[in-house]
Amino acid sequence: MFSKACEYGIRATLHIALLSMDGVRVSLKDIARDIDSPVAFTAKILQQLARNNIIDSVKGPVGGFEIQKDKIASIKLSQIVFAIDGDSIYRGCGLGLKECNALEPCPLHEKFVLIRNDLKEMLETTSLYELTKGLDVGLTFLKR
Amino acid sequence: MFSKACEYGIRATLHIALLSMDGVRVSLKDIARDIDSPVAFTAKILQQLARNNIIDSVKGPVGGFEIQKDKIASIKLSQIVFAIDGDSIYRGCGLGLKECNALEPCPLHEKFVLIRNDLKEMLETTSLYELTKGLDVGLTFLKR
DNA sequence: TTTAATTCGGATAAATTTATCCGAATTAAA
DNA sequence: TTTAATTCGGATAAATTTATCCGAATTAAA
Repeated sequence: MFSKACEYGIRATLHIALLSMDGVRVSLKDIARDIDSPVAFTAKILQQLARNNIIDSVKGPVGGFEIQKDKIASIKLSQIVFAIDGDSIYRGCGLGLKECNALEPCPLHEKFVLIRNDLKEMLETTSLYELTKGLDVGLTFLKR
Repeated sequence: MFSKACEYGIRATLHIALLSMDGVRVSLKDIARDIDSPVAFTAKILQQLARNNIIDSVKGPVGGFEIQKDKIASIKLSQIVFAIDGDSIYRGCGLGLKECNALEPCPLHEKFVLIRNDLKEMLETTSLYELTKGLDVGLTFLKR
């Protein structure tokens, strides 16, 4: 569904959001440990998210990553997915045709758009804050 | 969503099904041309589908691939996807956790299973025959 | 029996994704 | 001013997926 990079990106962002709610900044090393992801690869992904203004990075000792508190409720999963995987989830044809639309569809087109629209809707309406709540009370996990 | 191999697999199978309805057998070369897929790679995929008894292969001149007429209505997309991509679509965690279930879920688990169950349902209820109808009347396409 | 058209199957190669390495730049604290 | 902890960014490497190559096996027709 999502690329590995995107999976790590979502998990990392949720972890940063959770700590940012308490005003705590977290380092790359700690993030990778806490979400069980490869350190250097995670670094690339965080850079990408920082460039897209989804998270903030701070250099130097005591540096790390954080998210502005007032943005946590407004950042949606779709922004992370788009920053890392691009619009492939929205655009591409389910059967891999170069072009595929309602006028000249692949055989699966109609059934496919229904499901993809649900996915799109879910990503666009789910905020970091919403997903953070379960983590906060120990009901959900970013590592297993 | 699906791997490239699976996309080619579905397209090839639908093309074979369409011709098999008229009792016509089709060669690898023709399939690759008609669905615009790489010949040798498509060969591997068709072998896999033949081993899984989804399609029949016939060697020698006048050989090729076909599907028993009476199976076309009962073969579901899910069988093709499972033969090629395995159960990854059904099992894996949306955020890539090694394990993820209702008891110890990732933050996205509940929202994810909803969408994935829709996808599963769609794949399990959509038959080759159903998708063949649009192709037959030129309403849908396997190549663009 | 011979020929030629096809699928089969194993060995590779190319492309993409995932992951690592390491020096440079930054910056807080001693 | 120096030190050390951190992110940044470019160059690679490893793993996986996608794709190609080619001889062997099969088999219908001449």
